[in-house]
Amino acid sequence: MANFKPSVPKGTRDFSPTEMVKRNYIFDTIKSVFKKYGYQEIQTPSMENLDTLTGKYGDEGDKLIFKILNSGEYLNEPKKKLFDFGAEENSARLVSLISEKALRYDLTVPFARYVVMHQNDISFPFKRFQVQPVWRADRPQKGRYREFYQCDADVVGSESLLNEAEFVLIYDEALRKLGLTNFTIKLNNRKILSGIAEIIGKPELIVDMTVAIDKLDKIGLDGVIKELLDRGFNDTDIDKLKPVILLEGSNEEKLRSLKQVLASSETGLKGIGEIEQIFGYVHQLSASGIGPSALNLQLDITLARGLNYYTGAIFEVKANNVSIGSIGGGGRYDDLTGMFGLKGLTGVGISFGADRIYDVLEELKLFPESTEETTKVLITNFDSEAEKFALPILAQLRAQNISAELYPASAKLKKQMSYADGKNIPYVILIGSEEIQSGLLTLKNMKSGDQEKLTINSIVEKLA
RNA sequence: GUAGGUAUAGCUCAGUUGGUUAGAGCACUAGAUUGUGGUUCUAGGGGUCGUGGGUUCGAGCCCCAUUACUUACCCCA
Repeated sequence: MANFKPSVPKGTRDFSPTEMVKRNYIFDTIKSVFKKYGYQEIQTPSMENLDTLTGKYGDEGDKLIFKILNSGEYLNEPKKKLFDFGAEENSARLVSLISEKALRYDLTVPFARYVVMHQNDISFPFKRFQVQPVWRADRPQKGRYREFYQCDADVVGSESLLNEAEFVLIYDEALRKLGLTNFTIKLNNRKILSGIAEIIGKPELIVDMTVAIDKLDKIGLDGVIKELLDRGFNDTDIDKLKPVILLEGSNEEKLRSLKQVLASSETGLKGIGEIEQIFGYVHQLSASGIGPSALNLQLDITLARGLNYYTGAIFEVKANNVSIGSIGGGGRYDDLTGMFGLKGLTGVGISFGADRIYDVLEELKLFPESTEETTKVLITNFDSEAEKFALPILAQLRAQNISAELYPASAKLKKQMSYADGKNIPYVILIGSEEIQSGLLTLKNMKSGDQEKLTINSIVEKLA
């Protein structure tokens, strides 16, 4: 055991006090905006039944679900017989025998499960937010963790595109409150993507099409074309796709040319109509003075996102000039609860990736300095007599809601001062025999170094 | 799953063509300072050089294997 080196599983982190202050600043900011728009908080368990999660995220996603091993002895009779299967059977069969629970992979699917279970207690439309960790058995890399926090807001039971528009404003407001200004909110619509696949005559390849064109800014046009060819498109298809992929200009210009391209696709036109309506709402909400004057909202036809349950609007937020992936995403899903037996309920939601936002704010040095949350005053401890004298003072300070602590041992003063300094405590009260006699305590301002002799009451007054 | 990189003190990292006793900064402890932190100076503790093999008179350094971490791809927040 001597050489045992403690560590945490890869992709997970400890959060120390200074980090927690910053993290809570992010969580609190986002939560306050959610509340302002009428969302109420819920929490769901860290683990879900495995079959609640499987099949919701596609084949790739299913592989990334952390499974929890069942308790108990598998190899006792009669269970042992269940394991008597040949090598030709895959490990999926084994998983079903030894695992029936898993850590949540995102907050949307557990929310859908929640809505179905509590449908009789919920009045629709139901607007909820949720800030909790999720887990993915991914290979960690920069900006990618195996345990990370999502901050989700979703509405179920409302078809109105006002919700979509408000999400744009929520993104904008929350990120600006956090000091971030250089970001882009990208908007697309699954119906437009379907329309494009329809026009080409290969609606069945929509997923392949979206996966390929989603990579435009990463691998460039040539890369996308190569990937499209690999995925079953031919040169004629690509000639039709090219002008759509390379669409440029303002949002209005893009919409105008898309309308022409998609003129014969009912679905596609519907998607365009939805985008226009969202833009209209956003415009009205912003123009009335409560919104930001310049929203970084951009129609991006290449935006696809992997989750296959989206049916309408698709969101993604990117921080510019930072080498970190998207810091948020979301969209409209018409039938998520259908998988749990509740049909015809539509939902739309967004998510903030808190850990990535943290990395972005850190990289751009956007954390405010004054986010310290520490003890306000430390009382030094000379000896048992001084300690006795200090205890009621300590109580009095705390009664006034001043966070205070007494050094718990009569250590050297130097040590006690270093402690206060290391913990960034702004004030120190020194109590020695002189102070006990006179009743005037020495209050030291650690920043300026100034000291003054004050009564207990005036100290309390000064620090309150 | 695929491809790179890294592994030396608690932390961040030096370490020359392979050569005697393993280096720095930070942090920690003590002293300079018997009632005063940050800056400074001095001293001290702290190492099986990831692990296992190999080459060599000699390996922190070269070779092979292995494990962990990390970056990129796939995918994603």
